[in-house]
Amino acid sequence: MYTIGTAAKKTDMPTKTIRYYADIRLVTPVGRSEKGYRLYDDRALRRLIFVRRARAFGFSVETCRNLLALYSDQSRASADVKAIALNHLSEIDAKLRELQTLRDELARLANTCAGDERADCPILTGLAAT
Amino acid sequence: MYTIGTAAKKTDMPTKTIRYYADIRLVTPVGRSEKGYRLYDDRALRRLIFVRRARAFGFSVETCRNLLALYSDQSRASADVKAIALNHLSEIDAKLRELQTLRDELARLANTCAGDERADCPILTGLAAT
DNA sequence: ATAAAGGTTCCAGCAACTGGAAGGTCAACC
DNA sequence: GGTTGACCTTCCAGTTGCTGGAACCTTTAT
Repeated sequence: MYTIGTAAKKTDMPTKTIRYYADIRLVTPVGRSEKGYRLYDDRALRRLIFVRRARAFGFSVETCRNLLALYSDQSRASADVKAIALNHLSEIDAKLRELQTLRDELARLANTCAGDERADCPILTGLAAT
Repeated sequence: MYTIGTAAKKTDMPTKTIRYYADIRLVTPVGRSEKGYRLYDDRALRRLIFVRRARAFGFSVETCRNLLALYSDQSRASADVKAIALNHLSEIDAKLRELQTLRDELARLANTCAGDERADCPILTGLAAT
């Protein structure tokens, strides 16, 4: 059994985050010590790491909750997990396309600007244009 | 002089947003009517549209404030504007790379999963792996 | 006269934490 | 045994950029 600081070290997460996950009942400690300290075991740590990685993949906390449920459900169908993953993938793809378009437009705008001491600036006029 | 609703229509922004920008002193109305209604003129509308477009490019509200200052500063150097734009561009590029990496990893993970009724799921084990 | 549409302020909430204050606990050192 | 410092607790506020809603006033149209 580990207190929150040890759990933090072992999972490489801030204690604040672990406490937050306990608050929102995403990953709850397995119990409390006599004096009220949160206690985690290795299984709980695995769940924390699972969430950390899923979050790093950009899954929302609520989606993490679903993934976590599937993670500990031995009778799950892998299709359910895959559906979540593919759905998230398409969201990422959409965001990528959007960001790429933005990037290109901004690059084009920046390119047209001399970038000297003169006041004339196509970036500003470009932003002002309707 | 336009009240906020008219300004909203002309700039294609929600009144809430315009009011918010007034609150944070980003784009302030040129004055108030006798009864306290915010009043905007064409110059103010141009500033609102400027901000709307800069926000669409992903500039933060604080950066918009700087851009706006440069926008109305006739003695600005275009280099200053370009520096902000290029800086933002490199941030977008960084985010793009990050997102692309993420996307590829997630795609790889999803690809290895059969997606049938069996419980065996490489996505979950991939997320659990340290 | 009244109802609809538009304006005002202020307060709460979203996501996912993060920082800080006030206070209890525990281990070590002198 | 006292004290320091590290660690734990709870609770409250702040972050970003709005958005929704309540309670209330004004303007416009019927």
